[in-house]
Amino acid sequence: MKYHHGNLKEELISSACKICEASGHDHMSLRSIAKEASVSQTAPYRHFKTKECLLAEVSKRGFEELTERLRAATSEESKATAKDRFLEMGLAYLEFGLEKRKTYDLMHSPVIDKVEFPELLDTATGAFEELVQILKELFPGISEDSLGKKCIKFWAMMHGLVGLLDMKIEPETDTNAGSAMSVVKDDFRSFLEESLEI
Amino acid sequence: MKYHHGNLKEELISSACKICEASGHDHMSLRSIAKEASVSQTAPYRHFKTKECLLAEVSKRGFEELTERLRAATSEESKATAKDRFLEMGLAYLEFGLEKRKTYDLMHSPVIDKVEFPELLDTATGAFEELVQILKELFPGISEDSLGKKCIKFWAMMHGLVGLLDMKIEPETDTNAGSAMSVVKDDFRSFLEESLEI
DNA sequence: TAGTAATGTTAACAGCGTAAACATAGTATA
DNA sequence: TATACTATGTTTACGCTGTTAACATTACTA
Repeated sequence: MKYHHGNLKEELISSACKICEASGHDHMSLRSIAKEASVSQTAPYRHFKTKECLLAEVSKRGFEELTERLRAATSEESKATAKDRFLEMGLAYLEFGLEKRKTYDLMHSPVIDKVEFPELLDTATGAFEELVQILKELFPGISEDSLGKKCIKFWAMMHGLVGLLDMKIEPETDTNAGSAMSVVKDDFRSFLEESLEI
Repeated sequence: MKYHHGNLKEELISSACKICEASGHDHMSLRSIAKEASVSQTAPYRHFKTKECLLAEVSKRGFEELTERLRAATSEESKATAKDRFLEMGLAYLEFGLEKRKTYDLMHSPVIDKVEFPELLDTATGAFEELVQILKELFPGISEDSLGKKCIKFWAMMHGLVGLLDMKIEPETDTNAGSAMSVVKDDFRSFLEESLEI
C-alpha cells in the first residue's frame, strides 16, 4: 500500500456522492467519507479547505448529471417535435429529482452558499440553459421578456413539483378522496402539456 | 429564581424560532437554544424527545404563520374580486418565503421527516387549503380533477419561485443582459396574472 | 403528610469539523 | 547524484454537538 494515494481527491468526491445519495447530506460526515476512501480522517483537508467545499463538488456533479439528462431528453436524435422533446425534458427533470432525491436536496440546500462557489452557480445555470433552448425552439420569435418569464415559471414548477411529489408536503383537496398529487403522478405528461399554455 | 420554569416548553420553541430565523436551522444547536432560554443544556429533553422534535415544532409555527398570512390575504374584508384576492395570496406566499427565508427553509428541509410528524403535515396541508379555497371561488364549478391540477401547479410554482427569487439559483437567459428573474421580481403581479391561464 | 411524578441540573459519552505538528513521497535544482 | 522543497499523507488534540444516566428539587395526589 502506497503512502500517497494518487487519486484521492477524485475518490473522495465519488465517495461523498455515494454517501450523500445513501444517507442524505446532513447525515454525512467528513470522517465517514475519509473512511470510505480508506484514508485518515484529516486527509480530505489536503484537497478541500472545508467540508462545504467537498459538498459543493458533490452538488456540482449533481448539476452536471442533471444537465446531461436534460440535454439527452431534448436531443434531436429522436426526430420528435419540439413539443415532445420539451415534455421529455420535463419528465427527465422530475425523474432526476425523484431518483437522486438526496443529491437533489443537497443541490438546493442552503448549506452550500452558491455565492461562495461561482463555479457551482455556473454549472447550475447550465442546466437552466437547456430549458431556455428548448423553449426558444418551441416559441420561435418570442421576446426575451416573455421567454424569461416562461422559463422561470417552468423551472419553478418543476422544482416545486419535485418537492411536492416526494411528499415533503402531500396535500389533499378536502373533498377529494384521492390526493391531488396522485393525479399529477399518474399522468404527468398531460399535466405538463396543459401547462404549455402558460 | 425558581427551579421550575413554569413555561419552558413554550419558551424553548420561541427561542428556537428566533435562533432559526437568525442563523438558519443548520447553525442551530440545542445548547444554544437552552442558553437563550437561560436553562441547562439538557433541560429541553424534558419537553422534546430529540432535537428533531423541537425543530418540527418550529416548522409547525412557520406553517401556521404562513396559513394565517394566506388567509388574511384572501379574506373578504377587502371587497376585492376573487382574482385580486388570489393575486394577493400569491404575493403573500412569496413575501413570507423571502421574509422568513431561514424558517421557510426549515419548513421544507428534509431534516424533518413529515411522516414522523403527522401533526406537522396537517398544519402544512392547512396552508395548502387556503389555495384550494380561493381557486374554487375563482373557478366555480370546476371539476375536482382540474382543481387538483391547478392547485399543484400554483403551489409548485410558488415554492419554486421562492427558491429561485432568493438566488439559490439565479439563472440568466444567455443573450439577455438582465436576469430573467429580475423580470419576475419587478412585476410579480402581472407575472402571476398571466399564470392564471394555466 | 407521604409517596410519586414532573421537571430541573450535573457529569459523561461518542461523534463531529478543524487545526497543528509531524512523516513520507515526489520533484526540481545544485 | 545529493539536497532542498513541495505535495500529500498521519497522529494528536481542541472545542462543540446530541444524547444518556444519575441525581436534585418541586408539584401533585392519595
